[in-house]
Amino acid sequence: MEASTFRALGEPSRLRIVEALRHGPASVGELAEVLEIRQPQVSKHLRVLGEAGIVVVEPVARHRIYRLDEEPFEQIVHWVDSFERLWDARLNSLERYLDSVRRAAETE
Amino acid sequence: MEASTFRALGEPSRLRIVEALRHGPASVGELAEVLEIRQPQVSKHLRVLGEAGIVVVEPVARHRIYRLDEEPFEQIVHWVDSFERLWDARLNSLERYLDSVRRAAETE
DNA sequence: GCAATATATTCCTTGCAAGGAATATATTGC
DNA sequence: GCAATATATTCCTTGCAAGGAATATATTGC
Repeated sequence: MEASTFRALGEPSRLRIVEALRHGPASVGELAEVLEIRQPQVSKHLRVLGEAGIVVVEPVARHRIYRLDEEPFEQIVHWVDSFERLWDARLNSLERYLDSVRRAAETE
Repeated sequence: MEASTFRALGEPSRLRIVEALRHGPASVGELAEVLEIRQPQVSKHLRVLGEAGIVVVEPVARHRIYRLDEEPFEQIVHWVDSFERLWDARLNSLERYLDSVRRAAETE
């Protein structure tokens, strides 16, 4: 899992942009208006999101329509799933906890 | 969804710490040794992760055992799921795309 | 209480990331 | 080609976040 994906989502304005794009593609101007963020900042945030692979652009006349790419979202789900599978595999958390206590005791 | 959760995961060393904790709880020293990060940095990163609710601590003798809290991971899954549900609800992406083109055309 | 061990915190420096303002670039209709 | 519109980029400033080094704090066994 790339930290850059999370980093891109870890900025409040960018997270708002992503959540706005949840409902469908939008142009830079639309996002700026809806979210009340100045146009240059929207463009800059979209650049970061694009570099992280979260959005893709398609030019339409003078507009540039941005939309979410599903791939990073699938990656995130897989990543979290791999955690939960492990958690489920070890039947209870007490077992794992005792492991770590055991290891800690070894250095006493 | 809190941007701070993603921000905490958006730093490479912290993401490595989280992935190390995937296999079970560990002490600060263990993490520092396994990941080859100096102890003070590990403590600082764990602080950030703790403030984001991603890890919890339990003191055991002189050690402090950190482990992942499942809640933020569940939040992330729910968040992404809410996206994919919307995507599925609108049968094809062409439909959404045309919406945005239509809106763009209105300002011409 | 003291030494040893494990961890957290503080202080410092440095680089990066975000916003603002201005401006450059691209596209369209004419 | 030019004006109008939409968007991207540049330059600047500022604050924050990360690492390093040193030190403080907590806990244990004795």
